[in-house]
Amino acid sequence: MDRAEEPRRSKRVTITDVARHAGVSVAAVSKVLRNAYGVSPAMREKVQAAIAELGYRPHAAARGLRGRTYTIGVLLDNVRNAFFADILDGIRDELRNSEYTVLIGAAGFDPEEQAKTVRSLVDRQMDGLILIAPGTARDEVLATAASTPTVVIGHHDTADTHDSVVDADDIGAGLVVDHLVGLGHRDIALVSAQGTKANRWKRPPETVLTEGYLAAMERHGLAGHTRVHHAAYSDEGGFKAGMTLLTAERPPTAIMTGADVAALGIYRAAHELGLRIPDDLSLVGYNNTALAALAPVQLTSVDQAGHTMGATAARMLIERVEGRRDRAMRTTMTPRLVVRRSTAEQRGR
Amino acid sequence: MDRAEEPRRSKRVTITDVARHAGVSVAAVSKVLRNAYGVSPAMREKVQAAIAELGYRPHAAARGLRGRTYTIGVLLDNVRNAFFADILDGIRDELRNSEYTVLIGAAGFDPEEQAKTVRSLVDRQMDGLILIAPGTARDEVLATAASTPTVVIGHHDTADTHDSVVDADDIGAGLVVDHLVGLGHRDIALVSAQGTKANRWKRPPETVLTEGYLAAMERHGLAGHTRVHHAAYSDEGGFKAGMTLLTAERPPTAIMTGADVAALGIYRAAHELGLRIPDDLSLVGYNNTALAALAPVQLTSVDQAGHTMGATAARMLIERVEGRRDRAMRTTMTPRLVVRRSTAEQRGR
DNA sequence: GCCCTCGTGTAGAACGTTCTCTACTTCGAT
DNA sequence: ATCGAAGTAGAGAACGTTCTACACGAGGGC
Repeated sequence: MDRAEEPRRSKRVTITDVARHAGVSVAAVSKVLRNAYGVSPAMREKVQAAIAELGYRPHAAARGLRGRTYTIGVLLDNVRNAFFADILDGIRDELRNSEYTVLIGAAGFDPEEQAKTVRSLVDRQMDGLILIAPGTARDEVLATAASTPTVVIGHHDTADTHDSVVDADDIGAGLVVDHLVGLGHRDIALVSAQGTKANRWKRPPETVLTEGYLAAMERHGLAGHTRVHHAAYSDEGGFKAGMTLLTAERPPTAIMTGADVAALGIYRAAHELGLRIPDDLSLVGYNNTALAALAPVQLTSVDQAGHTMGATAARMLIERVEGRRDRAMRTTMTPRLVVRRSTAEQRGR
Repeated sequence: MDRAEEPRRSKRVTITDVARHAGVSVAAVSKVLRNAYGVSPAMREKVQAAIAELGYRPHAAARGLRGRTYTIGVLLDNVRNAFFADILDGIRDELRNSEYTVLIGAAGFDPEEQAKTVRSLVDRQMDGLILIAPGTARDEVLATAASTPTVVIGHHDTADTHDSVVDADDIGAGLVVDHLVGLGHRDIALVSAQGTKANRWKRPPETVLTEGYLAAMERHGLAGHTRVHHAAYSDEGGFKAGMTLLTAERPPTAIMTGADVAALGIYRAAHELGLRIPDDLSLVGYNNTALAALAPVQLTSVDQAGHTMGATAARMLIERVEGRRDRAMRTTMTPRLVVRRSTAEQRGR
C-alpha cells in the first residue's frame, strides 16, 4: 500500500545551475563564491549576475563535506539564564556582519545530555564551538577541541587545545565582601553552586568564586565568620538555601550568591520568614541579569559584561577557524559591582 | 610565507572504516544504520559490533546530502522571553528520546534578520522547522514551508502548507476581563504589541488578543471604556506605556498586557508615580512566565501552557518529516488564568 | 624565435552518506 | 529437475560542494 506520490518539494538551485546559466565552469563559480585567487573581474561579474538572477544560495551541508559550513555552534545548559542571553547577544553582534551563522544547542543540565549535544554539533560540521560553562567531562571537551576549534566560557582551567573566556570571579566575590563589610556586616554567607565532581574540571566559576570569598573574608579578619552553602542556581535552590541559613542558630546578616536567580529564591525565603530586605537582610546576586534590575527587585549584583564576553569569544573563535592564530589564549574580564536597594547598613542586632 | 603545517586535526571514523572493519560493504552498514529492510540478524550484529568498537557516529552533514540530517531547526526572536523557554523545553522533552537534535536560531526582532536565519536553517538541511511567532514576511514562510516541513507557533493565520500551534488568545483576554470586572473594575486598558504591518500576517497573537479584549468588554457593556495602547513587549516598552496611561486624564484602574515583561515595566512606572499595586492599580500579565511567579512580583497572569505547545509542535513536525501525514493541521490550546497578588477589588475613587 | 612565468579557466576527484539496481542464495512448489 | 519468489548482500551513482592539478594563452626577457 503505497502512499500517494510525494508532494513535489521544489528543487534547489545548485552551483551547477549557476555555472550553466553563466556559461562557465562549476569550479569558476566556486572560486567566486569563496573569493579565491584566480578570477578575472569579468568572470566575477558574470557569475555574480547569474547568482543574483537565480537566487542561488550555497548549500551549507554540502559545503561542509569538503570545506567550511560557516556555522558556529553554541552549547548552553539553560536558556532561562539571562546571563547566557547576554553572552549570546554578544556572539550574535560580533558575527552579525560576517558570513557565519550561530546555532544554539540547548542541552539542559545533565552532563550526558550536554555531551550528546556537543557531539551533535560536531557531527553537523560546525566550524567552531563555543561552550558556555559546560558540564561535560573535561576530557571529552579536550577531545573535541582537538578536532574543532573551541572556546570555553566560564571554567578557569587552562588548556592548550582550546581558548577560554572567563570572568575574574574571585575579584567579583571580593567586591561584594568589601561592599558588605563596608556596610558593617560581618556574618556574610555565600550561596554557590555545588562544585561539580566527576567531570574533572578543576576550576569552574563557583570554585573560583568561593576562593575569592574566603580570601576576602580572611583579608577583613573574618575568617571565622565564613559560611558557604551549596545550592542549585534556581529559584527553588535559593529558597531552600535561604530557609536553611536564615533559620540557623546564628543567621547571617548578609547573603551573597553566585547567581541572581538564586538570590531571588532567598528573597522569597526571607519574605516567608517575615524578614525585610534590606532592613533585616542584605542580599547580593551575581551576573547583573535583567532580573536584578527589575523594578520590584532592585538587587545589588556583580556585572560580568556578558555581552563583551560573548563578543570576545566569537572573535577568538573566528581567528582560530580561519587559521589566523594557532596558540591557545585566554581572556579574563573584570567584574564590576552594581549597588541597588537590596543591601544596606547592618543594624545592631 | 606559508604558516607551519596545520596541527593535524584528527580524522573522523567513517562508514567506510566501519564496513572494512566488519568485513562487509558500505551499503550494508548504511542499511543497518537506517534499519532498512534486507539485513540479516547476523549482519546487523556484526555491523553493530564494529560501530561500537570504532566509536563511529554518522556524519550528519554528509547524510543531509542525500537523506535526512535528523535535525530540527527552531526560530526564535528573543532568548530572553521566558515563555519561549517553556516552548523550547516542550520541544526538547518531546524529542529527547528520538534521534533528532534541536538547533536554535536566535534571530532578534528584525524581520530581515529573521528571514536570514530561516534561510540559514534551510541551507543547513534541517529536516523540519518550528517558527515561533515569526516576524518574517508571510510569503517567505509559505515558500520555505513548501520545501521543508514547518510548524508555525503563535500566528492564527490558516495555511495549507504548514501546521500551526496557537493559543486561544481571545479567550485568554476574556478571562482577564471577566476577572477584573468581577473585582469591580470598569476602566480596563490593554497594552499589546503593535500589530505588525508589512509582513502580511493577518492574525498575529496580539491582534487576536485585542479582539478578545474588545469583545469581552462589550459583553460586559463596557464598550465605551476600552483603551488599547501599543507598546513593545519589553520592560522599557511597558514603562512608557504605563507612564502614558497612568498620567492620562482619566487613568485606568486596571491594566492588562500581552506579556509579563511589559507588565513589569508598567509596575515600574506605577512605582515611580507613587501608585501601589494592587491597591491603586490592578495589573495583569500574559504567558505566566517565571517572572510572574517571582517572589517580589506575584503577577496575575494568563498561562499558555508553553511546554505543551512546544511538545505538540514537535510531535506534529515529526509526523510531517516522516511522511506520516500530508495534510496541514492546527492545534489550539486553551489558556488559564492564574490569579496572584497584583489584582484586587477596585476601591471607589 | 624560444623558454618562463603569470594569470585565468576547467576537469575531475574527493568528501561521507543514501539508495536504486542487480546478483547471488536458498527454498518451496511444480 | 526446474522455475519463481523471497531474502540478503554489494556495486556504484548521486547529492552539492571544494580544491588540486593541469591546460592554455599572453607577455617578457634573452
